[in-house]
Amino acid sequence: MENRNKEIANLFYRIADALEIKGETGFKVVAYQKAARVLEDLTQDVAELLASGQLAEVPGIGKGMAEKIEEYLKTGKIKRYEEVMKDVPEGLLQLLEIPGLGGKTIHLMQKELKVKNLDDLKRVIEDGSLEKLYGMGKKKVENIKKGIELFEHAQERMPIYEALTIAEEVIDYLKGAPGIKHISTAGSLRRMKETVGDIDILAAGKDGRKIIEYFVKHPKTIKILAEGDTKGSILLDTELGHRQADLRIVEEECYGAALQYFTGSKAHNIKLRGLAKDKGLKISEYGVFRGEKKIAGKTEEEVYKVFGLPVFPPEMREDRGEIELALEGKLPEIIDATDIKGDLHVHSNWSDGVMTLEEVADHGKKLGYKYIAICDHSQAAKYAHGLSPDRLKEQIKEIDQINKKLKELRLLKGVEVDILADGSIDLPEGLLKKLDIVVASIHSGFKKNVTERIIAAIKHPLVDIIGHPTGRLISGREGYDVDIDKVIEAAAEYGKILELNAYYDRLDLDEFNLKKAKEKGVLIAIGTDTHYAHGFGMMRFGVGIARRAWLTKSDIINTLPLDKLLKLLAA
DNA sequence: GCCGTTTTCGGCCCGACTGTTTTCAGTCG
Repeated sequence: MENRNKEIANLFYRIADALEIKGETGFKVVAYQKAARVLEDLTQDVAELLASGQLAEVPGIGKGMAEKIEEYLKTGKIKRYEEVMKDVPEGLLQLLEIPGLGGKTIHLMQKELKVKNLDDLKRVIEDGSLEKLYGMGKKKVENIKKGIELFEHAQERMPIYEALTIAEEVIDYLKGAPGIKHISTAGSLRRMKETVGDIDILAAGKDGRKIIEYFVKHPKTIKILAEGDTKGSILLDTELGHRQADLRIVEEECYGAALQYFTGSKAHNIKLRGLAKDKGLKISEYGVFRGEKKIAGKTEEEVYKVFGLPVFPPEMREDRGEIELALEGKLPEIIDATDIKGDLHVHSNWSDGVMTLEEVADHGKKLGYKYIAICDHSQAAKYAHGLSPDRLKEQIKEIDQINKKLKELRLLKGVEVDILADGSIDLPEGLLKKLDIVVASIHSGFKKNVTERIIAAIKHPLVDIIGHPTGRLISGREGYDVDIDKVIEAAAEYGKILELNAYYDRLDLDEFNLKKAKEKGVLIAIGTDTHYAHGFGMMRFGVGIARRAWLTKSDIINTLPLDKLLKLLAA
């Protein structure tokens, strides 16, 4: 069984929402939200923490939360939850998602107008009764109407690849703006979350108005949503649909403070502000202040230095213990893109890729790689022109030929072999022995004994790596019916490697499972799984997620030089 | 509800924007 952290986190989020609508003090709401977030981020099972008596030691989980967690694990219910939900109908919780509408107003509507859901809300807008409420007015109602509109047409979060592609194009364009000094992505985009809500860009410059004017004239703009002196917001017509991009302009003197602030995460910033308060300082997007005097703000380095902290990699800024560790001088040095020496999962036109082996090698050379593993599909993957044993033998010969001509780069002889319905491997052992690297993946039977099959593959003496271990697709597929914790344990036991598939829609293992794998001592291979030249660029997303999981160079096998990598794979 | 090398009670991040209750509350990021 998967652990129940997520279920409990969801209940806590709902309690927080319900309390907000009930008009409970904001600090309780925040406490529940924090506890929920902490549970989501936790790599240990709450049940284990409870059993070992360590639950209340988790920051954000106190006596009250620990009791509720225990109650849920024992009875499947939380009394407090049932209690608050009695007063707050399901339909009201949803209203919190409407931008511009908060707990106070919803509470008022419920109390005075018996509003229970979105339909009720629309009704009291239409019949004018909402406008007559104390504290309401024409403009407020108008804003709520706009909010409903936005809510009903809300875009889903976009994949990091899409957001970054658009952001970089916009940034490139903005470099031509008048008087622009610095420019960067911000928000969850800069923190490399696997999906991103908004495209946030921050820039420094003297004349904000002029820069914004230039920004809104971006050739792909189809609608200007806001255009001010310091902030602009446009809707872009991209190949992937209509997407919003926000730009903020600050003075050069506060660029560092603003970048720190707008990069977040919110939780990371709150913790930092707490530190400031302890020191009698104040920190905002304008800088760090002692009384009226600004003592830092030009660079992020300056801002963090005030607190004796290093500039955290954006990927680590999630309040997952990074600030505490850094204060002790124990912040781990996470992997950097420059540590990557090769790509360990690439397809060629021998199966369903489009590149010839020579083309793969050319791209590898351009990227400065020392090796690329050719891992075409095996015969069971009919849809992908999987290789029969004979064709794989031919491919091995050809790779040997090509390698003779290559100097700085080596093509590794590999395969992405199917794990069959009975857990066996789709190619004979004799042939697998001739390969440098064997990746085994599930490509069919997503619901059939997946855990057992993957563990069988892990036990196979010639399998090195399990490819995309959970099978999830960010844009929509749940993934296999797999107990990933058991897979991680088996990988640890048999000394096998798990893949971080860097393709943006997979990012599998995800950051949480990677963290678990690291804790169990499992090594990770990052592969792009690319089928075409452009896909080599996916490596950055793999590295980004690895950084979010705090993986270091020593956790990832494709940071090794060729000889050491081959030695490891042969062992 | 959580938390404590200034507190076991009394705090809990900061600033902008907006609209309305004309001096501040609600919402957001």
